[in-house]
Amino acid sequence: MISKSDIFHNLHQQVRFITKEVNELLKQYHLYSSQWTILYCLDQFGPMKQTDIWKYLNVEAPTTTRTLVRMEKSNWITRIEGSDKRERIVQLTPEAEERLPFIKESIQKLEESLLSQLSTEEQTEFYYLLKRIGVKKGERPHV
Amino acid sequence: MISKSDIFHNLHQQVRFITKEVNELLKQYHLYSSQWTILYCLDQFGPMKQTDIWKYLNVEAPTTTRTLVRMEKSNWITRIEGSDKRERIVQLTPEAEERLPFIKESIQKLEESLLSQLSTEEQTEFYYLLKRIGVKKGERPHV
DNA sequence: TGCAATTATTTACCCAGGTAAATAAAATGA
DNA sequence: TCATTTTATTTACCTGGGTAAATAATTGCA
Repeated sequence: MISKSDIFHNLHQQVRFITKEVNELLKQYHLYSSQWTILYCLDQFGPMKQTDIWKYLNVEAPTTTRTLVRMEKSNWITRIEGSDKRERIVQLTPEAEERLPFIKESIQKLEESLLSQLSTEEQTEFYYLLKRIGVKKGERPHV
Repeated sequence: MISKSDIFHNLHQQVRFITKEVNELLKQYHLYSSQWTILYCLDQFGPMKQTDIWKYLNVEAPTTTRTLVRMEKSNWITRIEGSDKRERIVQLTPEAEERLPFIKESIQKLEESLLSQLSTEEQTEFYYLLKRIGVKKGERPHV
């Protein structure tokens, strides 16, 4: 019988380990994991309002502000004023667009290697078990 | 078919969600999640060298130093010099010993509630699937 | 119209993870 | 013995998560 503490302990550890691997890989592109998450998001959806980004990623607004400021400094994104002057619209720079395919491929390979010991069925199984953690009876999942 | 990116994205989100819940619970004890992890460790094994702690928890030494300094300030632990004058031995204060059972019970209840949607078998299944992530062929798990 | 409430973003400040480099003590070995 | 290497810890600094409170612009409504 596996103790519940062990499960949470390992969950925490695995996420730290994975983040470390991703950061190691991204080092060659002068990128960090959370910056990559935002690039991926912009690649998928095109230009987005800041609010759309942090709501989609499920993080707080100040966290996103900070990361975006760094990404603007390193020329991954630009932020332009929206018609509503409160909002800022975030978009990829041409340089980012250019580099994105290579980064995407690197990440994809890493993800494949990290999951290589699980079959497709096991990956699906894992995904749904994961999703059910933290969900109370009759409650909608928070993700 | 679940995309691998989705799996990692959700893994990250779930861990953030769980940590948030734990921190929320621990607020009443003026504790934080990583401090609790160390208390739990000391409760299990008794007084430990700092090195033993960070090796066991699989984090870097400076991270542990910082957390221990905070815990010393808030009177959860003391650090005494070992016979080897380089090392510091960490132990619970009497106050910590006193409060520990109540905190343990609170955490246990939270963990039960977080896992309430999974049967014991599913928890075991989840644990072993989790463990196999990041393990390359013929390699020993890193946790 | 004009004031109050809401919304988007930012600022300031926590905790928690990481790396690189500095110290200080102990162990090693020529 | 004593210089070198190793080990334990710390310091300084980075990213990335959080909260609370401050701005600034927009919306709503009497």
